[in-house]
Amino acid sequence: MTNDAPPMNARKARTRAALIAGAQSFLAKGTTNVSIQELTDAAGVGFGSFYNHFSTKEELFAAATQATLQVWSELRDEAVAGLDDPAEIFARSFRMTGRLQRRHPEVVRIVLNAGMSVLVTDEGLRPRAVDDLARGIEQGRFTMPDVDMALAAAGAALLGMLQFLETHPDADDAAAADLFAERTLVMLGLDASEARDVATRGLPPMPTLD
Amino acid sequence: MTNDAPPMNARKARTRAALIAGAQSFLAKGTTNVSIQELTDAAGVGFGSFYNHFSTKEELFAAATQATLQVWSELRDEAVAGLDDPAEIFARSFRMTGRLQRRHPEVVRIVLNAGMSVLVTDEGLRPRAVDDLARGIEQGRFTMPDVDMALAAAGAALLGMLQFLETHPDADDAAAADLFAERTLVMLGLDASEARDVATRGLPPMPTLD
DNA sequence: ATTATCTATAGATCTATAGATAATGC
DNA sequence: ATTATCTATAGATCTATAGATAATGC
Repeated sequence: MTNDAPPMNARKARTRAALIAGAQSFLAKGTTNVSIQELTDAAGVGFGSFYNHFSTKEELFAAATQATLQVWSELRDEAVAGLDDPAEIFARSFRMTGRLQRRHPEVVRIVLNAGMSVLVTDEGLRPRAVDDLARGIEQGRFTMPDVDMALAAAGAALLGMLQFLETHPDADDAAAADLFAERTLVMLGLDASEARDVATRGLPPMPTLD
Repeated sequence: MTNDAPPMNARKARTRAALIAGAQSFLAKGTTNVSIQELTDAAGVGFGSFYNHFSTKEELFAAATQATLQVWSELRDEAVAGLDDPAEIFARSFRMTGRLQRRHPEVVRIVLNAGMSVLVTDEGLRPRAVDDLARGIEQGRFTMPDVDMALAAAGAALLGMLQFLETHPDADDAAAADLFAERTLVMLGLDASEARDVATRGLPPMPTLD
């Protein structure tokens, strides 16, 4: 898949993972103006090791964002496995993402800090969302005039939900996520009762991260 | 208004404005990891002048973002002057912002790069949106259960529209903006025909920036 | 006379690499 | 034997300030 390079031994992979994890903690805080020294310190590795893996910090940050989106995509795939209706697939992944906020706020913060760019850059989530929205439009379930508008609207709504949850730590996450999902379906073109139905169906147990 | 400090003479104000304009061009590109030297070069002022106005570049960038949101808020105020219906006020400022994208993409890029944080940080737009949404909810025109959820949903939808326009330079900006506005009204609780009506009313001529 | 600007620079910080040490693979 | 790690450091870059020059205010 993402495997062009020769296989990496365990030690090297560990160092790389540590660098990425360290970088993610900075991304979650939104402070990317840090030195390579700070990055290697956060990772608990020697300064020089950095250059065995990356040649600039931008490269590391890109890899760290990518890794985050990768994890998120895999969670989504697991959550929607077996479903067929595009509206339900959309609703379920949306609702699961909302529930993720309380369990893994760091992941969500990285997504929030990446902002709208996740809709463009993403190797992981974007194609899935595009595929799902395109099918929904084709079937007449969503009435947005084209996929890209639907993607922008739906992606933005997702970030809005995450922003709300992030800034309202005491809110009922499930209720808020479900309401956002419902309203987003309405925005995409479902009628109100249909949207409510789709956004309140039973959910499988939340898949675990790490 | 934002006037605590003693009045600034014309020359000093000009230097400050140049620094802010320079910083805005970096914000629009999303590259904030630049030296103070680069910032003063972009502003066309001597390096040392920086410290007459700001003590860190973060401070300058904050002022530059703030200034952008300020301009945007003033445009909005001008655009909605005289309106009363919260739904119409919302729709008009939303639609005007979409049209702004083609005329002043730099402004919009700064907003996009600031991302969801404009919903929290903002001294300019946030209170206006909150006020408008609160009145709409009170009057039963919007059915979101609380203002903060409405703010997150509406603010995110706005960013989604801007992201769409930014990435689709050939799309019809007015049509896209109006459709996003309409669907956002539906998300907030208006029924479909009502939303369409509100989002297709005549607009005043676009106010000019600078 | 006062206040802001500019240029120049000392000292701090940061990057990229060299070379020595430790871990892995055969 | 090979490959990755670490520590140390030269050179580059960046920040903060001092002091000299220019603009503004009275």
